[in-house]
Amino acid sequence: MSSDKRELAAAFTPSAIEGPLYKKWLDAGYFTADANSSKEPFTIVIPPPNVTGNLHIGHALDQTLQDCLTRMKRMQGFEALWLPGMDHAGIATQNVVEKQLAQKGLTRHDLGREEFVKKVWEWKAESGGQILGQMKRLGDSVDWSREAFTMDENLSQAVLTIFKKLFDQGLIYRAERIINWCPRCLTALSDIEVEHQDDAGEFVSVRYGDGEQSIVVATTRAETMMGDGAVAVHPDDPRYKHMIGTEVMLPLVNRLIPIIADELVDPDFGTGAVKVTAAHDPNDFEMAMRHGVPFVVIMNEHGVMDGTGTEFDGLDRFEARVAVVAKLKEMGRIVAEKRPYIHAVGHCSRCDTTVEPRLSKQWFVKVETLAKAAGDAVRDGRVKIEPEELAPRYFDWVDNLNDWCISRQLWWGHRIPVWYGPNDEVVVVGPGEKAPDGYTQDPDVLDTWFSSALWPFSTLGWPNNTADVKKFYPTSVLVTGYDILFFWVARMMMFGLFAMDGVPPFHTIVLHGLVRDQYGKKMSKSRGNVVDPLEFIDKYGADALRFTLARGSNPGKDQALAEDWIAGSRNFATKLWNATRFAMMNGATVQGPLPSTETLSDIDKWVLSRLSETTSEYTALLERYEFARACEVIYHFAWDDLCDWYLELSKEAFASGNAAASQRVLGHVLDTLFRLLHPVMPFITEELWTTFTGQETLVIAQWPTADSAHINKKAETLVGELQKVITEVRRFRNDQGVKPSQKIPGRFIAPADVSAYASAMAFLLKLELKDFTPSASVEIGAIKVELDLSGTVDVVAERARLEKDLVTAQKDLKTAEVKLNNEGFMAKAPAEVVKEIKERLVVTTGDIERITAQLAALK
RNA sequence: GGGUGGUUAGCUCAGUGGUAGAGCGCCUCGUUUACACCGAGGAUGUCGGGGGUUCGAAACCCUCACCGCCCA
Repeated sequence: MSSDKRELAAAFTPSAIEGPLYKKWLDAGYFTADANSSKEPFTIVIPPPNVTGNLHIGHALDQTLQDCLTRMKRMQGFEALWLPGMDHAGIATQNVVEKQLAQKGLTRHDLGREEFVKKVWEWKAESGGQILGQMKRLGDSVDWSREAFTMDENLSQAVLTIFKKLFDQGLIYRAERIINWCPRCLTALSDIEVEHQDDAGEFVSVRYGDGEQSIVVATTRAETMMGDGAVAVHPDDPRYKHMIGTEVMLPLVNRLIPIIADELVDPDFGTGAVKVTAAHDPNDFEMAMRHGVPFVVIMNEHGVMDGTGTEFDGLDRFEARVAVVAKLKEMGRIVAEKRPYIHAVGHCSRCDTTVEPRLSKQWFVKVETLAKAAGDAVRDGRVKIEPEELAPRYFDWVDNLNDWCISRQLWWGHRIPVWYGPNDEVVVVGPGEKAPDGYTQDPDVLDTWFSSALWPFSTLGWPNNTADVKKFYPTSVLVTGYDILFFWVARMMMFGLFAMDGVPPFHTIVLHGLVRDQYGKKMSKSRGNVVDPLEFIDKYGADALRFTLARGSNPGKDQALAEDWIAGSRNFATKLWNATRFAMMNGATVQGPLPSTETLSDIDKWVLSRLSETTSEYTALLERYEFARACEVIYHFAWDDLCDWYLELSKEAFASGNAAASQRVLGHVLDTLFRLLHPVMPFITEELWTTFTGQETLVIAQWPTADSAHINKKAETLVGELQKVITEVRRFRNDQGVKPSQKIPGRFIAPADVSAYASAMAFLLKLELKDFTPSASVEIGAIKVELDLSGTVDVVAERARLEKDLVTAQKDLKTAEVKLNNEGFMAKAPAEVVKEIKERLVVTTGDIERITAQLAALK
């Protein structure tokens, strides 16, 4: 313990303290969790940013919230582990490296698989993971000793282990299906990697067949008609019933195709007859399976027409559409056209290319039982979703899930551990196993989200039964944006429950919203409204950015962000800095015990009471993940209660040199405030606290608990009175045009408990307490403040003020009277409400009398 | 098409039955022994429209309009 305090610089410069403090924390190892500790664990695994990524404002929000929780729990005495790491981000990363190759005129095929993957690793070592350094700027208290990467050796073992386990239980299978195919990335995509957009297309009605034996089908994809295997109608459609079972001639390729009946056809859509292109549409695929319709492939992997034996071969699918329609028009087969026709079209979430449904042999996870378990864990309360309003969205998804296509035709990722024998034998090779001689491995890799789904335990060392797994699994809280609820959260639930014998990967899922621009618009490069968190950190400090983001984070809700808001948070930091300087100048201290309550002034009692209330309210809000409200509470305590009132009301006492108790109280308040604020604003609180107390660090200091003995409603009421008196007199001075610095004679005619603080009030109000002849007065309820304006009162201003007050009071009186004269109200309203209204009636009646008398006296 | 969230001060948003709030912005005054990144004072709302429930509705119910998101 040291009572020698260092000095605080006159101005707060975030950049001067942040780097050194973070280094100090790392050197001290405060963030390194101990698996052998006897403390109760608190675990968060970071949503791993893409290795290609930079810290964007969404990460800053996500990580601020996680750091808040981690730091609070650490101070509360938990063995806190916040585990950092990165995701290998299959397609995204491969695209980055391919782009670099393209600049040299090369493709990955020029290098070959092995060389290419080596190149990606090199890139990863050089420029991947910039975000890790950026996380340090933000102040993240992550345990760097446990940093993980989804392609790490151990995490890859986890992938092999779970793949084999799923396969052995029949939950992974290979099948030929219609999958989402990106003709640019040349890979399969899962359903959620497809984004639906409303595109302007065309809707054309084409006559198949001739004369009696003809039928008109409506389609948005005329170019695929060469792959048609049938025409389908609804079985009960009277228009077509007679044609079911017959055949029509398919134009362009002159092939006879059957007319089939299927419930899936909506008779009200288009002409009620649809073409069935089994190899190029998922719905058509389903119907084709039911009716034995042949699969006719007419496009290659690039989305180029191929194998139709027509003039259209070699045309891109979109060129082909135009050409086919033109040709049909020429043939007189276009019955109707609608253009533009706005409809939902799938796009690759990575490159925005229009997705092509493609018949292809891929690996799938059979999700039914896994998804059921994932849903049940939330349904039966083992896992909570915060805010719970978002739970239905989760159920909706896990309860209606299609099998998950997990193979990707990429080179960067976990290679599928399946080997094929010479006679198409299939062997899954688990960890430490070897494929038989002569077998070849499947060339594909797994969907990135396959390994991400293992993150909460693969990062802890699973499948080995490590001390970390034992200590830190299941994790406590998962904090992430609602936008990856499906991509990631649901899959971690499925795999976690499966791999960990039914133990879900986390207790609570905390979902936050997206950061938007100051007008609430989505940030995007094309809009040009993207902001860079690092610029803000440079300009305003990490604490200011963090506080702004936390303060804007209402559960599950998006937040708007403007530079002005961050400047406001910086101002708050500066305010704390200056208040601490002031406190130190005036002898605030943490030395010795807090004086007993009886010896304290009402002002001291009041601030301790407010501190106690704030402590419990703030802690409870943070524990409920109500970051915005928590920040609001602490902000107003610090700025309003502490700076605007307590420090001001104490100035006179400090100036008088007789304030030992207040010095200790103020020291306690600051000490507590810094502890409370530390999770949100770690840098400035650390700097202020260590300087002020002379102690080593806040990071592992104890979290404050509210002292209920400090709650003092009497002191709160009294200080409330003082505040009212001060505000009213200030207003009077202002209305009367008295300069703020001008001292005027004044005196308080008030009950003893208020009069006791006459000198404190006089100090603030620039009143001289001396004998004088009053020329004006201000009345606040039963309290009267007499003043000498040494001249005439500005009667016009004063009348205006009083008349305005009178109108307000009369309005309030009327409201109260109406209520009290209402029989229904008197009969049914709760007694306490009636009592309150009655009191209001008395008060407003008194106010009106007082104001009326003052107005009369002004004449 | 099916869900779902929203509509409150100029802007961004809190507020789940008892006299409408915050931050920023705006107006006036101010070099008062922390802070002009500040202080003091002030202005600003038929709480989207309509109907209902209730003694009492921004809040609960119905309905309409508009905006957004998710899924197909």
